[in-house]
Amino acid sequence: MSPLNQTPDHEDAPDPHGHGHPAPRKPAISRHDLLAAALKLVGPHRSLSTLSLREVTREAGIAPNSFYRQFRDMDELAVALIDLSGRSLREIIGEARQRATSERGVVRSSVEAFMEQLRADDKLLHVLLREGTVGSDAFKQAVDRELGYFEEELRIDLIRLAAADNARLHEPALVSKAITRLVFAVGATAMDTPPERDAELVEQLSQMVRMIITGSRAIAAK
Amino acid sequence: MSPLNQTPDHEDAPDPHGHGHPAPRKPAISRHDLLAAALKLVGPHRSLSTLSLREVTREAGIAPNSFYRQFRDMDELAVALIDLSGRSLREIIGEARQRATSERGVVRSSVEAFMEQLRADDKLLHVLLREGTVGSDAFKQAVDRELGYFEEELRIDLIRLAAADNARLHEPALVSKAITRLVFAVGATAMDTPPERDAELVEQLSQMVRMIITGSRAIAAK
DNA sequence: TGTACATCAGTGAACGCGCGTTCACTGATGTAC
DNA sequence: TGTACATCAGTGAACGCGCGTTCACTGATGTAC
Repeated sequence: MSPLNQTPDHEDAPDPHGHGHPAPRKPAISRHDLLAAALKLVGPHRSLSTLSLREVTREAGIAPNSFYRQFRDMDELAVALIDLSGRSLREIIGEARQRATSERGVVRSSVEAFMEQLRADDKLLHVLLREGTVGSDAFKQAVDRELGYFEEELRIDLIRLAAADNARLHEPALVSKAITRLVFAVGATAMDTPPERDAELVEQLSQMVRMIITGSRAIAAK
Repeated sequence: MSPLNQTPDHEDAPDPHGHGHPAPRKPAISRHDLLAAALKLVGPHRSLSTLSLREVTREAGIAPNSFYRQFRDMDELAVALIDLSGRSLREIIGEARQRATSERGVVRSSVEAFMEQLRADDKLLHVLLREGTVGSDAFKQAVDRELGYFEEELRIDLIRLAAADNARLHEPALVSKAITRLVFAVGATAMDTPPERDAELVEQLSQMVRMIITGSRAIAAK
């Protein structure tokens, strides 16, 4: 279910350790346990940057100093979490795009998938939405990198979409950036609004995105 | 120059204190001194929410406990700063809008004024851009309130502008919201980029805003 | 004008707390033979 | 199979620090008469 449960690292690989040294033991606590603990603590009122190392280890049930066996510091953990979050989101939105074909449908189902992920239990998207403006440089760079990937995928899809409609797009890269930033900004505020208003927000966001695309096509056409 | 120097509070008013009690002394340190100290400490790597009460008083040159004579806690100071920041920004953008008349001109000069304010020494805009996604509920509500004012003023101007061009606008409130959120989101990331790229960013932002307006008019027209 | 008094802005010292980080350690695991 | 040994994941205790907040205070300012 959650990307955290996929254990993508090859922890279980035999790893013969060909050079004479004894193989290291399999660790009892893993990076994933710590990432999961941090995610558990993140919420509408707690950002990654306000979590203390001790809080995370407490949540994970280990001694504070054991943290250092997995990460150099909280910054490193945060960056790992941001990467994870970005990868997960791109996958989900990518799937949503595959499902729809018309422009209207693509926008709507992508926005819907985004909001769904926003409300998901794993809180992965929260990380991406909150840490972009605060935290260390490493934080912000990590978030920006993920946004960049996102923009790039969106840009390609926008071109594909326009071609299917026999339309042209003015400055696809700019359109993609505008949409990405807008959706993330509105999404960030949506975290704090009650889920009852999600439908309304999806509608608003879809219209906003459509305005941008329509505007870009209108400019390209004239 | 800076709104901080305007001393809008009537500190110098005689205040006869008609009821028999002695008049309170004029305080040696004022709320403004503390606000100014906090602003001084805010920067690309420090948000209001990471400032400690002791840091601010240290910067202001007073004892830590003297803080409580002016504010209940750092939250109260932050909210005061956010209000100040919002008022200041709206004033500046309002002036920029007055100066231009055509759609193209209005968008450009507003965006330029925004970027100028972003680089201003007083750092007031930094506060508004950073604290929207983090900090206490009081923080976020204060920022949201300022964004709301901003949207409202923009909405009215958009309608005025469309009328001048004999055009109609689809959902002006939505257009205004999209533009506001987008500009603030891009502005937030711009704080961390070197000022050399400001011209490029102004160009990008202007184009994005124009896409939204064009899109909205195109949808209204069909 | 001078004197006694009340107010209260600002202070210095102290508190208990949670923090990040360090240190020397323990003991389970796996290797070598 | 059994034994001696090396590794190293995880620990408990301790450190110094900056924090927010409290307390009783001081002394300048302004009032009352």
